[in-house]
Amino acid sequence: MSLIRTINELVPLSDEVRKDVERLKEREAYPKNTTIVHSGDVCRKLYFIESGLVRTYYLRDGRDVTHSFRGEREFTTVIDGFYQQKPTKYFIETIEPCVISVLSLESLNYLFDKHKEIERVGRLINFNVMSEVADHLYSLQFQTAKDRYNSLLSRYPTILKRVPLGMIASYLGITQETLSRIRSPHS
Amino acid sequence: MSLIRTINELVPLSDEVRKDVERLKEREAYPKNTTIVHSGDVCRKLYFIESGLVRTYYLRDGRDVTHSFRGEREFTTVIDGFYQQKPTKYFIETIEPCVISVLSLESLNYLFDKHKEIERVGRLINFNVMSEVADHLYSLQFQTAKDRYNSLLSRYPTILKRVPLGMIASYLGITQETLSRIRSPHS
DNA sequence: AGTAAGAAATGACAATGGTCATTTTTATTT
DNA sequence: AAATAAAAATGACCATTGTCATTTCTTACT
Repeated sequence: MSLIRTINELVPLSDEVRKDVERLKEREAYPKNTTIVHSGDVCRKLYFIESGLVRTYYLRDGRDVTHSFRGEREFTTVIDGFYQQKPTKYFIETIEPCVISVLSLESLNYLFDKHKEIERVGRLINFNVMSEVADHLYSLQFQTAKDRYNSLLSRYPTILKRVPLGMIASYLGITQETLSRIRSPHS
Repeated sequence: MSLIRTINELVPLSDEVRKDVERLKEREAYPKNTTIVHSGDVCRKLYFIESGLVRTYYLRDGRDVTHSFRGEREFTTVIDGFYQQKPTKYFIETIEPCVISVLSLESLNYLFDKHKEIERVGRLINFNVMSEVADHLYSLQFQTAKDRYNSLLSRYPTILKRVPLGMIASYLGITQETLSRIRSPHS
């Protein structure tokens, strides 16, 4: 229901469309620390997180670097290979137990073809994802690590209690030690 | 014609839609080094570059930092305020004389409402922009400056002849001096 | 509650990349 | 073609951040 409700906030849906989405959507549950997409996989699913927290990361010579966090009522998938159906560079893992609604690419394409409203939903979701990524890029290009840390906190106020610092540090583009220093009261 | 042709490659258009787009599109020409969007402006236009080269940048305590380059057959607008119609943080300037096709947000919204095909075009363009930005973010997060430099060159092979190094360096997230050292044969 | 394991903080040192100044190269104008 | 201006390269020095090692703090488990 929450997926429908979220979509409905973007574009009001007729009953017919709503039923079609409901019919095609699947539901998955994962325990904590489960890798749901592996680097090299061709990911065929768009994930909508009903509850829990998920992290996308990249392995750069042995170290993992966080690409993004996604929580309740947010979408996620592999940004570099979902629509094109090519192997991704990223991993996606749960950081907390998750309940996730899933739409396959085939279902999506069917919905896009059939319903103009869903075409619009797709446009708006793509736009929102683009804005997310653009904000992240902006913060990496133009802000200091400390500013980025504060931005992250205001976007996800609970993140400190949910995620170890190292994952946050790599998201910010710094090491855990530097983040630790930024956080310390002496500056 | 080039705008229509580019759109038509994304989604084949009926004559009716084609005429509608043609009717609403405007054409602008700018000389070199013209600022077409200022930071603080509310930008009401989507630009399609027919010929020339354009740069988006951000002023960070007095220094300008390149956010992106866009050339022939590419779209550009302010990524942070076009759809929401809020003041942008960015500047857009021509680096070469440009001929640009323009669609206003009102025209776009009209086209989105009226034609399902254009809704799809919007979805696909948003996706393409998202992919661009995601690639850029990826390169900043996960690649070395040298790798980023090489990626940029393979994407825009002619860029070195068209843009001063300083603008490229800031795009890569380094200073002009460091870029100069990266380029030198000794490493 | 006590212990062990994991996470975070801190210190010392090194390396990378930035800043500023200067020189060399390339492009532009008359 | 010479003169001037702009861009790029180079060198010396410094600051910021990373690395590695160690200590302190927090959390989970029996």
